[in-house]
Amino acid sequence: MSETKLRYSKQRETIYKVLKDDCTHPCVDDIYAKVKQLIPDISLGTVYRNLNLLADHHRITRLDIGDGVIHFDARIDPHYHLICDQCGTIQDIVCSQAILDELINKVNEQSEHVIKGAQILFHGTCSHCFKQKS
Amino acid sequence: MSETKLRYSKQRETIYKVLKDDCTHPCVDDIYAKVKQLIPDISLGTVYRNLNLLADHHRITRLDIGDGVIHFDARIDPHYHLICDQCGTIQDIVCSQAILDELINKVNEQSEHVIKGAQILFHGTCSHCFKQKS
DNA sequence: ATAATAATAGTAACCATTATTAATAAGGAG
DNA sequence: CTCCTTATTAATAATGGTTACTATTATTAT
Repeated sequence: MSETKLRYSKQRETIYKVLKDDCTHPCVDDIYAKVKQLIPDISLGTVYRNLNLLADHHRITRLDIGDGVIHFDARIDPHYHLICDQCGTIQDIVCSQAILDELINKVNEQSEHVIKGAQILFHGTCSHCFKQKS
Repeated sequence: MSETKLRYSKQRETIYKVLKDDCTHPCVDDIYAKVKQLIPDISLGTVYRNLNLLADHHRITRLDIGDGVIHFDARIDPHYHLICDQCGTIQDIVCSQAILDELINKVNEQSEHVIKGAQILFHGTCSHCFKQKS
């Protein structure tokens, strides 16, 4: 949305740093709690505004898994996610573009629509939980 | 959730009928507006409660496309959706299970996790809009 | 420094959804 | 059919995540 250049702010860079060091795909409240330890009087609205600004400027990505809150991810390279049915965590899924292109090509053959991309949310068991079961 | 048998109600069956005759994947407000023409004094809470009851009893399905509202669909057979980047409508995508299985198998080969299924939201141009462009 | 303006903290507003409550309707049992 | 229990309802208050507003402060170029 906002395409104006961002001016530096300690709050925004702290928010970005906290997110970059967190691989759990935290939601706003998680990030707010962590940033508050570094900047005790930061406002919740500042966290919301800056996460949205960072996402609009493609420095981070939004992740909606349908649980009623938006999650954020400092990884901006194309990747997908798995929600573990055992522990509920969100795990990164690396997946070659070729596999995705094949899916899209095949689905395009079966419909009149012109599909260009897909948003995929995998569900299953994460490696950590799977190892514990066996 | 609620696994008790549902008692008949005119409101619930009207809500179901309205949804079944609507292929636009309406949200609660859309459904509320249509049902209100048939039952003028129906309450918004009744629409919410019954859509959730119908979904819990697998007579309809919920659809979250990340636009801040929940959409509903009377189709309960496995299928996917496309959001048109031109007109914004949600279109049904029929797709053989084999294609999906192939995707999941290939992604499983590339990760330590055990993927069992996937929730896919396609984006592209719907057939109607694509024909108009050419 | 100064001026221009973006960013902030604090808080109120917003909006989709859920919960509460008192009244009503459904559907058995006697 | 009538009573009784319980689901359902309409109306509305409450909730929770998110965004908007406002006075003040911080950043950046001059």
